[in-house]
Amino acid sequence: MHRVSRKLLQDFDSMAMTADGCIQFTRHSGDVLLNFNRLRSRNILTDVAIQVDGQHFHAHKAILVACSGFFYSVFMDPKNANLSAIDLDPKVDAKGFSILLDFMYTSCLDLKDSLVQATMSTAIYLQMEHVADTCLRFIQSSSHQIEEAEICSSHLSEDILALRTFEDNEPNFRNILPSPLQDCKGYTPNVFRGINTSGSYHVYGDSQLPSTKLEGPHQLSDVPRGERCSQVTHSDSTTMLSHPSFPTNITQRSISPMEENGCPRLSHGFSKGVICSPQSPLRSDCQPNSPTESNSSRNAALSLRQSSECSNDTKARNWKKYKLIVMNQTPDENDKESREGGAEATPMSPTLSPCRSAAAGEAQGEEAAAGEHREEIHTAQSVESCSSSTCSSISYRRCSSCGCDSPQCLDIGHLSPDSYSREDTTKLHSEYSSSGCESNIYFCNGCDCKFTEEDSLKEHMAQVHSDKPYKCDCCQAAFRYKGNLASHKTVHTGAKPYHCNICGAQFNRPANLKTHTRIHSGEKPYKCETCGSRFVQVAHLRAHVLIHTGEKPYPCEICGTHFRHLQTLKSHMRIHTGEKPYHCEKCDLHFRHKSQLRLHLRQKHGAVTNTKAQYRRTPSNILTGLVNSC
DNA sequence: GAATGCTACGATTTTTCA
DNA sequence: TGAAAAATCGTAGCATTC
Repeated sequence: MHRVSRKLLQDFDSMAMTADGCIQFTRHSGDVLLNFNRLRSRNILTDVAIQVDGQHFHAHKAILVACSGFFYSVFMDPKNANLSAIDLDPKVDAKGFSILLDFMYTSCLDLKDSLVQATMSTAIYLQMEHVADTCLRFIQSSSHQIEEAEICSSHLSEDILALRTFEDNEPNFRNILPSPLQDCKGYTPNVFRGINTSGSYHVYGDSQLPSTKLEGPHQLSDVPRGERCSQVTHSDSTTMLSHPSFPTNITQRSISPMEENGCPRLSHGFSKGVICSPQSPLRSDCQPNSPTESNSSRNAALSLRQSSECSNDTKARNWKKYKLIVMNQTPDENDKESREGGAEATPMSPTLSPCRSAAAGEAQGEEAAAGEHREEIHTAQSVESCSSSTCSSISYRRCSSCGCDSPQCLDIGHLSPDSYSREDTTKLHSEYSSSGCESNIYFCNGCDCKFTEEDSLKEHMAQVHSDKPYKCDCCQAAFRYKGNLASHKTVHTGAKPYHCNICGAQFNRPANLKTHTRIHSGEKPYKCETCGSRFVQVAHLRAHVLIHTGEKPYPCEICGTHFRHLQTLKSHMRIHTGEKPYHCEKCDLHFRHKSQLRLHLRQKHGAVTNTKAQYRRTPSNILTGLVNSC
């Protein structure tokens, strides 16, 4: 890699260099999807209306086609080129569809206990097999829902198992399945009959929701596994495949026109939980594979609900979105944030770190076991049921600090500092220690010191491991770094040694002067990628972006009105409080807003206002000031 | 230890709209 | 005309780099 290229990548950490030297923007795809979702939320460029059980949804065909085999089949049909509205089968659950539509645009599947059944059924209906598979695992992991999900899951799991078994027995199974592009003309599933090419597209008739009991020979689960395999025959003529996710028989050629030397160019990236289906986008060359779950979501069944309960801190959420949109945060930052507020924010997640530590000290060799397994298992609260040799050994879970074998000790006592502050860690461990840990010793998590008294540990922590050891003599403000204390002291002195050469403004630090000089130079380094507006400070851009995202994160607790800016909310609150802080001394009138008072002074009293801000903002005023000063 | 960059926040002003 | 929305500017804490 050339030095320039390396420097470029260092400067723009959203890029990566591929083997052929191509610069890859690693977060481009995510940003595009996010922007699509924003467009959907504002109903911009949406080209299809979907009616589900009386509810209407707007979406982009491209997204639907990319995510759903059902929509792929619909919209790739040349006869439906002008289709702008579609009615789904009335049996389709609107809430389930809404969840899946959100998933298409966000990659986040918001599974809820009460809706997981409907979501899974709808996912199968829409031929989103990967989602259906995830729903199934969600149901299976939710013990309290096992019974009610039993019927459907048995059908689906059997089908999946059967197909997986078939895959094992038939190595060319994937090759048998044709590309959806191979013959779109010949495929017109009768589930789509009732097409109104003028606009409305009804899907009804013999479509069968998979959650319902299917009857007849078409149901895969009703056929012995050996016979099921025989239903998919590799021939050079046609293949018949029937499955609950496909309400009707589908006829198609088995030889793909995309074949090269007899082997279709099929993606093998998706091999888990697939209900192979003709016309499925999974088999498309021009269409991405169904988005398999990321590593972080492998415990989706456990974490999805948590992810839906991400941080309620609106401002933090806005900032995350902003960074995603504008700042292109790094994957590491994403991971960090997902740990902080996302699905992996569970306190159990960081146990991976102490587990590693323990294994290194007392179970050499075991650490080399599959890290992927640990990521799946040890980040969840299912360590007890783990069957891996890595963690079935008690030594793996032995606490390296105190020798306690209790998993609770590891869980609460020696968590990674990433998840708990040192104080929290010490407190938690000390609590456990005092409640039965084998060694009744209070450990300092910041060093190797041990104490027999909790108070001694606290005193030690305050003296040695204080996060902010530097305190201001005047105001007792504490700082972590000595330099910051020095900077702070210059602010209580009020010294502003840095002067603007143009307007004479004074500042207490060079950085603030530098920011100020942008006013004069016209430099606005922060650009809104949506509208092109530029700003002097990134904070200004941050506030501006809210216009495009449509977010109004500041709600009035009294009337419920939401505002985009905190200052607007504060100003609004004066309506409820009756506060009118701006007073005209000449006529004893009070005004709620300063702009009202200024307008009043100008109109009634002929006042000429030339505030400091106006002076700064107007170039002519600046020039006038310079001339006057000279 | 100084310099620097990033960031959050407050305050102010102007513009827009009902 | 009042309220809301948006833009503008300054201040200072925090963390890192030089």
